Amino acid sequence: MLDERKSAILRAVVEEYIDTAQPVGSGHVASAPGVDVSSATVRNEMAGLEAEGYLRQPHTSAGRVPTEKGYRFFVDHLRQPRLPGRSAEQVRDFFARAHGEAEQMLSETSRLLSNLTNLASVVVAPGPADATLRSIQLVTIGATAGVVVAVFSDGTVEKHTIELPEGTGDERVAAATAHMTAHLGGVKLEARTMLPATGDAATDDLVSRSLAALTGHQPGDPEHVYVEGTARMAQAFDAIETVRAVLGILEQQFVVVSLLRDVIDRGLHVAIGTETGVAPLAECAIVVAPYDIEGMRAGTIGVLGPTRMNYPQALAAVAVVSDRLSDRLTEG
Amino acid sequence: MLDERKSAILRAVVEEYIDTAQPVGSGHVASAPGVDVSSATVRNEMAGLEAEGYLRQPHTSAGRVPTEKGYRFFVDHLRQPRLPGRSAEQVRDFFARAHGEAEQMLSETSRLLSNLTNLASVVVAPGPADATLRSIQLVTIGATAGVVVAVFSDGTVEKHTIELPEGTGDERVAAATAHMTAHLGGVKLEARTMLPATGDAATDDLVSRSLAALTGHQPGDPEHVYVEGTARMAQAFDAIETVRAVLGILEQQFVVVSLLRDVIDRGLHVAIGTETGVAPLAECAIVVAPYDIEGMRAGTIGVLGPTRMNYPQALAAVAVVSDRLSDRLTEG
DNA sequence: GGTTAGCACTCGGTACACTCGACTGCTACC
DNA sequence: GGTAGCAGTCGAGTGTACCGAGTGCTAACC
Repeated sequence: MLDERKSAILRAVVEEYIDTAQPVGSGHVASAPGVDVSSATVRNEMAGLEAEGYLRQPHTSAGRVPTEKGYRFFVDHLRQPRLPGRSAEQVRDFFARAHGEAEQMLSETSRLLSNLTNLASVVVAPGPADATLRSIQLVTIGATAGVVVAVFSDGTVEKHTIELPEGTGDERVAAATAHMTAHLGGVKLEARTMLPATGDAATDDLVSRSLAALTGHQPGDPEHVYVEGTARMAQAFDAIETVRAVLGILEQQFVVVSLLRDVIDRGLHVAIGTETGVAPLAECAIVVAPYDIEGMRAGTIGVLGPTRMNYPQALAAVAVVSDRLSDRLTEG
Repeated sequence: MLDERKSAILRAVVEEYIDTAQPVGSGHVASAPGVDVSSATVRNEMAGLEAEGYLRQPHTSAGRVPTEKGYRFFVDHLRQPRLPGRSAEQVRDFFARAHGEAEQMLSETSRLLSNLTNLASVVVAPGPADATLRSIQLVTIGATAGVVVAVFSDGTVEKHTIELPEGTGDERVAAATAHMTAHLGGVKLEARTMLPATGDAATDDLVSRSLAALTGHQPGDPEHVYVEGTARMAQAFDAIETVRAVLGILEQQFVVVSLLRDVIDRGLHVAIGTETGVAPLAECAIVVAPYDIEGMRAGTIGVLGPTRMNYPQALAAVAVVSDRLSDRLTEG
């Protein structure tokens, strides 16, 4: 563990580096608030911090730069950050004005997060909700195609196209709809949901096709994810190589989703550099938080930026937005 | 107009520059196929081309680089390009395998385009289809909320949340659904669609709220647009400034959509640099094509890249994909 | 007259030497 | 233990020289 002084020096280095993106020298640290020793003493301590792996020198005769371990210590010893007034207001305004479909709201929330933090943001939509069915309906489109439309108690609508057997009459379709409506109202859709037979084989076939379409997609379904502010990544790094790598990752929605989930599962709010487990993100950090609907873990929001991002700001923004979003989605 | 030789020289310059991204000198041009004169002659002609605005010199004693006018001439005098066998196969495979919801298909088509061309790609989803209604239904969610779900003859589903007046009973909701079903089957939804009164004021209120929700969104609705391959933009430019600017544009879906529409409206397939009408895209070009559903203009696809993109390849890819996509969406 | 070879010239890019300044580590002193 | 001072290191910036790719021009050539 670090003693009081070392930790103050480390904090000063991290804050200065976040601010300037330049290696910070003992002189700057000595003149930082909270550090009341001379630059020579700071140098001694910094040499220690480097030996312990919290700092490193890009080259001799340069200032120090935090390592992953240094950032980690910094965020772990952050006192609970508050969102600046202006931003808090922006969030309040946003959720006061916000209305309409959940999808649109999530997408706009992502944009909000990105604006608040000046980082790239990610909002993962709720997974297959365990909401109950309110309505289910089979509608024919052409001669051999139909659409199964299911409305859930949380207002979401699932839609799937299915093929209809040659010569399926409207009455069969109506029968299937009626059968499903009769048996599925208020029920939670599971992969193994089965319905009693109707006595008519063709109708039963329609019913099972419909259910298969609705439930079958779950294994490999690409969870909806709203990524915004990718352009800001280009501002955060000046090595174009890094920008390429990071953009490449952000385009692979699957990777993004499992990355966030993974971090949450490990009980973290912040993953720094290699902690993310994704090689191209070695120079990035992410800050995440789950959001709830009616007290149930629903989805995840997060921001992605360089390891030298403004952690206090990012943590505060993500926390506040996930709170407000939970409230908003819970009250409907 | 340019004579045969000048146009051959211009073509050689453009092709070489697309390939190498380096200013091309008279020597290279002289040794290009189709140009059978000495480098000195080429120099004379190039001076002419520069005077006429087709080429420019980054600085004295450098090779020449095509201007917008040069690229324009190049694409206008391209003989109909064919897609290389490998890519054609890739497209065939894709559309053979493609299935499922239209949304997913469009998103994957965008990815395909990006892969084919190694450029950023854009697919604009069909606007509010003038498909006819197949089914319309009002479903209650909570005490004061409901969802209007409309299924159209092309298989698309529109969903809108509405507020229900305090104390709306299930029978009113059912009546409204029945009324709409009775009057709207096979009808095209317009902003001014009205239904005859039912005789019950509360039911009529529900009906008009539902219709308003379904039709009202059209003016400012953000058309769905699938952008892929933004990371490739970072590869195309080495000035990070440019990358930032272009990514910024690509994030503004509205701008992207109207850009494509505008180009199509002007009857163009290619817009180069300032022709795009968007300042930050001065170093970019776009190649677009509309796609149809049942012979009706439905949406637009396109690719975005640097002005020195591979035009023949991009044109071929966009043309083939829009054709196949039209076929696929038409047959359902 | 159009084409070409030859030549002088231009200018960006690279390599190199040099300086400057921001650091550090160390040592001696308080 | 803390600090001042100092020698040493190294990157960044600058000036100079050089090289080579490429040009424009002119004179010769077919």
